[in-house]
Amino acid sequence: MELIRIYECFCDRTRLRILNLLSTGPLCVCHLQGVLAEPQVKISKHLAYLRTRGLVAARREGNWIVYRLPAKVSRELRVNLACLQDCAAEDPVFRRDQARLARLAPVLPEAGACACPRITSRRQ
Amino acid sequence: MELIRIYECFCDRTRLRILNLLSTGPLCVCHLQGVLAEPQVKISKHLAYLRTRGLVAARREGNWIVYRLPAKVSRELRVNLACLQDCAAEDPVFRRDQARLARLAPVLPEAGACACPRITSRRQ
DNA sequence: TAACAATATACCTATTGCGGAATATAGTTT
DNA sequence: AAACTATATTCCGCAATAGGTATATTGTTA
Repeated sequence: MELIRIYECFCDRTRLRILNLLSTGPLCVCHLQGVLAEPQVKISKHLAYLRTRGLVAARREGNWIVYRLPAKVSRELRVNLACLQDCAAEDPVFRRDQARLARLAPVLPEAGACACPRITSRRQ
Repeated sequence: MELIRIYECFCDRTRLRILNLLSTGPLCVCHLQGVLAEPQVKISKHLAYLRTRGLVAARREGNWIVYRLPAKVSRELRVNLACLQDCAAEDPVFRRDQARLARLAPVLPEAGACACPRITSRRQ
């Protein structure tokens, strides 16, 4: 019953917002910070939560760490992520996040370096 | 973000099994006990959990209490229940539950009395 | 009304999750 | 090497959850 693990990951607002953003493509943590506007430690811990449960994958990119949805996902995860996207399309929170992301990162860090604006001031 | 409440309900194995069974139609608690083969208190508490969060509705029917999915559900709940059914169709646990239910209750308690076998011996 | 049957609730305990503050780690730049 | 930047981890306290035991509630039947 892998479903339980999926739904445990799904039942936190911050994690849902992260998954929604990652559905667009890979993102480094600073992008997530910029969009979510939550404390760094909070985001980092939720990313760790998702990582240990296989919902996201991470790779280092110099100073940054780029998170993405895993390349291969189970059928169960795939359909549930699709369902989440379906719901997200109508939810103001998710839509606002997507809009912020588009403004903040017109170019996503597909394979190269992270083009993050320095967000030191927003770090706390 | 009603989604959170839905996923909180979804992230327990017993609750998922209950929702899967109720997707077939209304059921009284003794049917659920017969199929799930879990202690009465456990089932009752999970039903209460689902009830207080609006995922199921209950009506008294003489000595029995019949649970069902609510008549009107939000779009979010509807698509997520559909997604759950999609996943359940391939999961051995859910399939076995459905098979047990079909054997135990060929006639569902649609509107009338609950045709429960006396399951006193199974009560613990 | 007394016994019974079906279900719910109260109480307890252990576990888990969440958030914050402080600190650690690992790369990079000077 | 030292300072810096980005991110992770540790430690803490608190709230929520899960499961069990015992008991209560509500309706039915004798």
